[in-house]
Amino acid sequence: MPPTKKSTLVLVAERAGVSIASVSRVMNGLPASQQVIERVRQAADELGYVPDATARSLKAGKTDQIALAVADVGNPVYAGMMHEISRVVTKAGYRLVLSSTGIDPHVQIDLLSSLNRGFADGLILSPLRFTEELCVQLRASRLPIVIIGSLPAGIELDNVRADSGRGIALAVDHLVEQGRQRIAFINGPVDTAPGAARLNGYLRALTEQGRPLNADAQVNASDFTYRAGLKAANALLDQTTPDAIVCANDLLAVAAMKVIFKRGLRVPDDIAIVGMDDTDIADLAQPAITSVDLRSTKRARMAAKLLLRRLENPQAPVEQVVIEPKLVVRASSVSGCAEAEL
Amino acid sequence: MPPTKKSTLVLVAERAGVSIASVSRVMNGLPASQQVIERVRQAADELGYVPDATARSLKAGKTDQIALAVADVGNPVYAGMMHEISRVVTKAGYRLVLSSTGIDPHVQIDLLSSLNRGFADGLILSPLRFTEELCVQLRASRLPIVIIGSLPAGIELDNVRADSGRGIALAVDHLVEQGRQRIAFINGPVDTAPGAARLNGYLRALTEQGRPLNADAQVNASDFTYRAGLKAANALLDQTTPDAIVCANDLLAVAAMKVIFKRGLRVPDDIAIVGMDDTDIADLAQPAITSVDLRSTKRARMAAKLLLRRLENPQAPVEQVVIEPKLVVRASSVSGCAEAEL
DNA sequence: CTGTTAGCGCGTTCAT
DNA sequence: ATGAACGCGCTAACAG
Repeated sequence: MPPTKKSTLVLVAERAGVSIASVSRVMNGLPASQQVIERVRQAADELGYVPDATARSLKAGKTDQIALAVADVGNPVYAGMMHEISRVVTKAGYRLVLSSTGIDPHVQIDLLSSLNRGFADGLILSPLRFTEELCVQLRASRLPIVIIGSLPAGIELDNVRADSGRGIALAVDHLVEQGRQRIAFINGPVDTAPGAARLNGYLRALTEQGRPLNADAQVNASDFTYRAGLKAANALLDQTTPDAIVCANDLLAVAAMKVIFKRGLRVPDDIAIVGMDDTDIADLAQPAITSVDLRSTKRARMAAKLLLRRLENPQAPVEQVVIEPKLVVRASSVSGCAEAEL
Repeated sequence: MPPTKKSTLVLVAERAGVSIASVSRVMNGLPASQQVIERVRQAADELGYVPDATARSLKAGKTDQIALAVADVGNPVYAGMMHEISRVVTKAGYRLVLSSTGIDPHVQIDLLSSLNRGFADGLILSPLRFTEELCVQLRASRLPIVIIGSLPAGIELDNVRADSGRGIALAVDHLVEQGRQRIAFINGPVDTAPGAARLNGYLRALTEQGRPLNADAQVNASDFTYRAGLKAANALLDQTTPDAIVCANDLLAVAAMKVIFKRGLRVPDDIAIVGMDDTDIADLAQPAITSVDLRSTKRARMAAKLLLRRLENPQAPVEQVVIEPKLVVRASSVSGCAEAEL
């Protein structure tokens, strides 16, 4: 169905009876005589001419594209961050190129060498695992990179992260205040950056509260997903009987709640639940789930702004931002409140 | 932190003591003598050379990028589709460029003219509303476009859509079978393509069942989101007392359920709920929500494949696929089943 | 098998 | 104010 062939600067110039330079000027709003402007505009309209983005990129040395790589587009947290980043960079005149990297670090390494081929002007990356090879590639990149999440020592990149260990502590302290005695923990894979940080936070918080560390009270889901959460929760409840469960994210939390109901137990009466990320899921759930707000949209926005800043000024000093988590209390962790909520 | 400046074919050629053509050939695996291969490889390694994507695109006349435009990245349905499309096109060697267009059709029009500037080789578009101007632009595009969703008459583009009107009918019929008498309907904006189709399906299904059409039993959320759903559900229950509610998507359904609980009513005993899209949300909810599966990932996959097909063969005949919906029954619509589920 | 050359479409000096 | 010519980095066609 293509109405006409693609037209170029040369064709417009011929039709308007001027030089290609004049056409270029008119298209870019540079000074020209009224007469030339009109003839060019008309010729361009008639031919349906639009400047070619690729040629312009080659000339300008920039693509006006920003790459975003996240582990799992299906996770509401990442979806929300993507939305926010898309908003910010679009407003600044950039397009967003998406990579769903999954868990495999090798995909991210490929992405980094692609980036050096210059398909985008910069990258926002949120890696789950840092392999040695990934770190090498990160250091070797010539293009601006902003990391969302913790950064291993020795890597000097702009980055913005939440103190998720502290977030877990907020959850544990809250549950202790609520009089809960046996506070269990459903984590994701512990060999990931967030998994490690959250485990650390759990152990430290329990210790600071003077509580014993019970190995039976901890399980690791194979993944930060709902399905993995169902298995993990079943495993946990098979081996112990907690009166509270802290979960490493909202997906795991809602899975835990589901399993609890299936076993004829009640939330929060028998078991209190706290999730993490404060996504819509936590609010949608019945009862609504108390969750640690890791400020994902704020982190996303700051990451985008950090990248835009460095794009403008590549020499800017490295900036590392830590965002403080905040506990959002809902019915799933407060006895006597669930009914009121209903 | 950039270790060295960016290097080009010329630099590598100088260092290896060969011509740029030879370097190009080696990089592309074309025949060359063993000696040249080695020298080029070494020089390239030492300089950290990687071919420039933009220059290659200009030469090849293609960007290896596919654009995807959806209304709302925050909606789990779209997130899932995005995931699937990303999977398919990545495997075919394309990158995915994301546009979150929101509701405003003008953003999509801008996108189409951008597309004609050639920043991507093709586009997958899922528009909510078709304005006249959008249709004009769609027809005028030189690049392949695949539409997800219904298409207005007179537009000949590859497209794949679900029969959502039929989906609503499945829901209504199911509720009638369950003995429900007053089947209400929470729709999204009725001036959108999906909103119109679903309203149509609701009215027809009720008529075919010989039920009266009651204006009080229908409300339109201002948006297909959870928050809009809360308002709509409250409005509905303020003006009538249904014993079943069909919702235009899962977000609206879970919102309705939340409101029902807040009012001290039970699901499904007092009011049965059916959602649409069969996202994880439906399964996560408590009780789990019966939902019409519109095969979103299948639609996404087919859309991606249609686009890839046309990219390979621009002359291929236009293909329009309609996917049949399927009802997934869960606890929210079957009396006496909710407890069993618990 | 290898080097030279001509564009891909555009922005941008230089002259005029 | 305008036009001619060059180069961004790469690939492909043509010589040799």
